[in-house]
Amino acid sequence: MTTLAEVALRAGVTPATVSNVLRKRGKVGAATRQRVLDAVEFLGYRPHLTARALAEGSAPTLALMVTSIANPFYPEFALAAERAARKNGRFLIVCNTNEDPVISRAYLDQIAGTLSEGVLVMNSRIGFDDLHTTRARGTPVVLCMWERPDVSPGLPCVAVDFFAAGALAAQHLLDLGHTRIGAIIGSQPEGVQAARYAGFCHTLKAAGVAHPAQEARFTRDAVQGGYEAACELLTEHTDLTAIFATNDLPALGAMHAAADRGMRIPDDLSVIGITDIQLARESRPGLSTVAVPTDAAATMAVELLEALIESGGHCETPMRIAPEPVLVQRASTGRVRS
Amino acid sequence: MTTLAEVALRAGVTPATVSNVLRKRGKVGAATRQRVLDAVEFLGYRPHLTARALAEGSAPTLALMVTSIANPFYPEFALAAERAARKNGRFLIVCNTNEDPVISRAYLDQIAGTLSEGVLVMNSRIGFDDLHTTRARGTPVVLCMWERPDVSPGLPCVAVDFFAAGALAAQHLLDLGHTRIGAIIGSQPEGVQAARYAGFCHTLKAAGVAHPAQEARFTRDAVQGGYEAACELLTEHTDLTAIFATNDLPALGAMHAAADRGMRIPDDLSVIGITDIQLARESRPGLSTVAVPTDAAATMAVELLEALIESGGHCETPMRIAPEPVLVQRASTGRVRS
DNA sequence: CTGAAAGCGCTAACAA
DNA sequence: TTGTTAGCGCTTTCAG
Repeated sequence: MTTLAEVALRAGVTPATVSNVLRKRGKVGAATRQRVLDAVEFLGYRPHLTARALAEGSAPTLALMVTSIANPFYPEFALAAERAARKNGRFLIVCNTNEDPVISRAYLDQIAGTLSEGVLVMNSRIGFDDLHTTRARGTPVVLCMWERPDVSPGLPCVAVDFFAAGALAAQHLLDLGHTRIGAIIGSQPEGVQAARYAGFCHTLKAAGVAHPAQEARFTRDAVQGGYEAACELLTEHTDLTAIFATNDLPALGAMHAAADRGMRIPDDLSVIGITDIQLARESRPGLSTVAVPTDAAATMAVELLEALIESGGHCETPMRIAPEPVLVQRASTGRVRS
Repeated sequence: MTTLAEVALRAGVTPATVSNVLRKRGKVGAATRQRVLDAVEFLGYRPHLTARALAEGSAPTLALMVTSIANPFYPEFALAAERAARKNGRFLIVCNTNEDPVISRAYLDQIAGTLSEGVLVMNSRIGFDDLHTTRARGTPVVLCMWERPDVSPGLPCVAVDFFAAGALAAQHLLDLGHTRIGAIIGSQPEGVQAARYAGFCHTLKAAGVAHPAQEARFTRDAVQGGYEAACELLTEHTDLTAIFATNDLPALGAMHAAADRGMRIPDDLSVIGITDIQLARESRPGLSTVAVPTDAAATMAVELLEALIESGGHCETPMRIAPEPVLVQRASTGRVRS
């Protein structure tokens, strides 16, 4: 390993000078600079990021906490986040919490403020208390994809209007003439996806369309969860002409359930989800969905986190609002059959 | 931020002693230990990983280089790799190279040996030269999922017998009575997926089944690539009863192509892929495929990398062989229709 | 414009 | 059993 000192030696200067030319700080004579550069080149010197981090007091890394990177939604977010982080020379550490609060806490304890300068948290089971503790210790935390722009989580966050997303989905179904619409919610009633469902209900109600509680199912945010919920719904309420799911995964499950029952999509049943993950684009038929600005939100989250880092975390728990969700109509929704 | 020194002060000992009780190294009196622990507790002390890394000469992180974490195959691998790394207290930094050699090099230059102790590389466009350079500089590198157990890449690696995977897929199709089988290869003829195709060809040949070159297509390793290739194949060779794809993504694309042409799967066309990504399990019909031991390979790769790190990288470029691929029959393959 | 020196927080011999 | 003493490699005042 080549060190600064070795470069300095070879260039006939001191480490301080080498540091200066490398960081483009301070004034260095052209001749000296060239000698230094030559030495760097010759020795193949690469700065030791850990040493630099220690000296500077902060590491060039950000932590991204997700429940599991294998959840199809997160990789897209992670990719965008990493790209944004790289812009300012930062690296991304992924932390799979696996829904386990103990693991989450361990991550926060170990990483926050030492190995990483800041933490990005995806909607997850991580307790707000833990996050506040982390923050109190001086490490900025940003909640990514907060679902309710109208309510502050008490932590810096990037909010996406998921209420609007639910409303958009409902409106689309309404526009197609559906009035018997089942709902599959990928969380518990008061869970993280509640706002999406609220938006859906709100729109239905405003249109005077009934939506009895029995036509809704709360389940896991997964294909299988949606599958099971849809089976129940389609069995118990044979007059349903459409299914709204608060997320693409359960929506996909609903499509499978319909297919297994010999129903054609969208002729016999329309299905719509929320998010627009890659799978939605690549399923057959393509899943109509309300696209959420994943990339933009990731970029904004990183930028917000970086701003907090620069400013020492001192800011009025701001909320940045991501662009509005937009309807993406594919082949899984169609006009209701008379 | 609380430091070791502060803890020491409060416990009335020296930093060295605190370090000893925390690392469970050396002998420390029970009373002293307790006082230290109390102080740690009271002050909420957390070791500064960066400082530790610098002092120890190595960081508790591993880098995982992939072309894009959004490629559906990588997240599953990344998850397993992270789990394995965590076992020994290491963190995972994901590096999306985006197929760009410049980015890859930049990562290697910056991270290897400074921010991370070792590098995991997924099959990608990263030049072997760069990897050797990294290794020569003292940072262990492990190639994950090397496709040819019979040929050493000249770098430590975990190999998966993809030739066998291709052979297995072919045999399955043969067993079902297919003799007119199109092939879609998700890389160039000499590319990374060549071994899979070779295994396929080998088995067909051994069975005396003809497979003319016109019935193979080399394309991108993506759904769309497979879709386009399948369209060509099905148009030009209407007597094909099955399609083998070297990866699940193009296989899925082939299924879509068939569906778009009104062909039923598996009645009119059988389709099989390789890997068994989550999408394969969740597509309709479920994709028959040859499952590759992703988790095992990830774990082995991390273990190998850690072994190299411990040993200072001095070992005879060993190759660890992952478990054999296994056939997973789902609904996309069936007996050929007479 | 360049050098000298202190120190980031921790670990690791070696003493005591 | 505990303390002392050096650094790890880099940045950063502050002198010269």
